[in-house]
Amino acid sequence: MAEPSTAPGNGETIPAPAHAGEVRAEAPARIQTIALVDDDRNILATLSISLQAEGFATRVYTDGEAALKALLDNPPDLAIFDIKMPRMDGLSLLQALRAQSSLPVIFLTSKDEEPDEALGLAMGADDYIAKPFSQRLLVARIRAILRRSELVRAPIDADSGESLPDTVVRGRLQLDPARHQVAWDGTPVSLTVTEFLILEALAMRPGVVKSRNQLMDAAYSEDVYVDDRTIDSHIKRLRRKFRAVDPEFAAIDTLYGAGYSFADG
Amino acid sequence: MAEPSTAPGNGETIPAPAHAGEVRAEAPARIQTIALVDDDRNILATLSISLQAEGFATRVYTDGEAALKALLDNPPDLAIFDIKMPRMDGLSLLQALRAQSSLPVIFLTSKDEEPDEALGLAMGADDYIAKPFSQRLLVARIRAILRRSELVRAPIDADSGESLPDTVVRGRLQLDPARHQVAWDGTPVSLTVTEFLILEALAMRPGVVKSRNQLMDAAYSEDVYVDDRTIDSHIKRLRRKFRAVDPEFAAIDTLYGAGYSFADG
DNA sequence: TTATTTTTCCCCAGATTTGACGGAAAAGGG
DNA sequence: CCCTTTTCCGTCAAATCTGGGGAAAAATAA
Repeated sequence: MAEPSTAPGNGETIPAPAHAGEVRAEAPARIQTIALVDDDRNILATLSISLQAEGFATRVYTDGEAALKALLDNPPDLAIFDIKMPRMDGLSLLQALRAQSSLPVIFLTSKDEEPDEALGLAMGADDYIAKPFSQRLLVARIRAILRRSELVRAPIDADSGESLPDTVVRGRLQLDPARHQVAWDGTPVSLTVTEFLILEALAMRPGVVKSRNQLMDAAYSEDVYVDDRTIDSHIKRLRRKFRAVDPEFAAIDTLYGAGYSFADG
Repeated sequence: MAEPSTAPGNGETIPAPAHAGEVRAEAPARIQTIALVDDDRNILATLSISLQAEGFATRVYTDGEAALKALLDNPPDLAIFDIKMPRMDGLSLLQALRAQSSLPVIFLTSKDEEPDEALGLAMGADDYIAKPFSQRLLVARIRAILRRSELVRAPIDADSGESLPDTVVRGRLQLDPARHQVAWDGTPVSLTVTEFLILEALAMRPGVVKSRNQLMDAAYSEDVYVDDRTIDSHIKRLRRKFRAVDPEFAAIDTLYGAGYSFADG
């Protein structure tokens, strides 16, 4: 198996390539570093390449103790441990790490290790992923966790900062993302999760046409695909529920051949 | 492309049946191509047929090296590799491919393979599927991945970035791609998707003559060919719709023998 | 487990859109 | 001015899309 340029020894930081493979806008792109700890060098190499392609810098360790030291000394933004490792396994490593650090950690587990999940999470891992897994899933989890920890780290700036608008109002629609609650002219309408997500995607950008694919993206995780008509079904039920409250309801427009949109106020 | 068309069973592009099963939203039907790499011709044949039935075009390779070359030369929309293959196995193939391309890849794995070794390494792929799998599952995964890569390519919208150049104004014409909305002197004109795309192509470059072929490219994602007269028909409908709003409308010029253009403002 | 929701899929009838045709009209060339 | 080429326009049948009604499948709750 081809090895990465340098033998995956311990701790070299491999910068991400300049043109990160995937597009990610967000903040003024600071390259984030991820530490990988696993005894299998092939896995390390593959993971490393994948993550670099996604725009992360990586640091790899095959030895738990060495890793621990480095993680404390010069913490990355996130660490990924294999649960099973020879000298010092992932759980012990996490335990030792947690004594001094709150670094975000993702566990890798083999399929046949159900109980470890609970255990790992209880011990303070931020997430765990069962092998084998897709690159897509891993990257999604990583980004989710990094986003979360950034929010914590950069807490509610000024006092005024907490200004997350509780409810979004779009004409006669009131929508409360935090509570998953919706009302029309003040009358509450009870929606299922999927319905809510689709409505939210539409209502957040009134007038903008959302294709069925875009709505799927809003309502489902990235690795799920459902039939286009399924979106239609949800729209159907949304309309029905709103019509039950207001027979004249017509705020969800169909754009033949394009998708749906929420009527501008 | 430098086709290694000599190698039997390598690289024939098999067109999908005319009436593809799936619906397209934004731009009219572009048939997507999937490359299949596997040493087992039976599997290739079966997969190929299944996928064609779902409206994909397929390209099959039994040889890893030939596949690599073709994938780089003339990339499909997505590739599916069997992990185990004689000359160049799926893992090496992926690694080699990843060095130069971010083409979406799905791995096929056998159930009885060393779970940790092989599967752990499959992580550089975008997704993997364990054999045996249902056709339904495979197609769902494929669509999920294609949807995602389409979404990446298309939208700049994002939740936060309000910085969308919303409407394009060309003289008395206002045109809003995101909303699929068009107005003349402020009066809305309702267009179909095809009409919209053609008008957009013209209006984006006022005064520039667009040949019918160019307009076709704008309206049909490059795979579909229709009669020249059909463009005329769309122009006709466009003019009619605008004239309904402004009898003097004359912003779409005919360039005899060349094509059409949108009048400079 | 069984009972309820929720979600997905399928199918059809009715609308809408589309590509193509044919003849009339307009433009260009000599 | 005549003839040829190209475009315009009305029309129509075919293709495509949408709105629902359900039923089957999954997910949740009890």
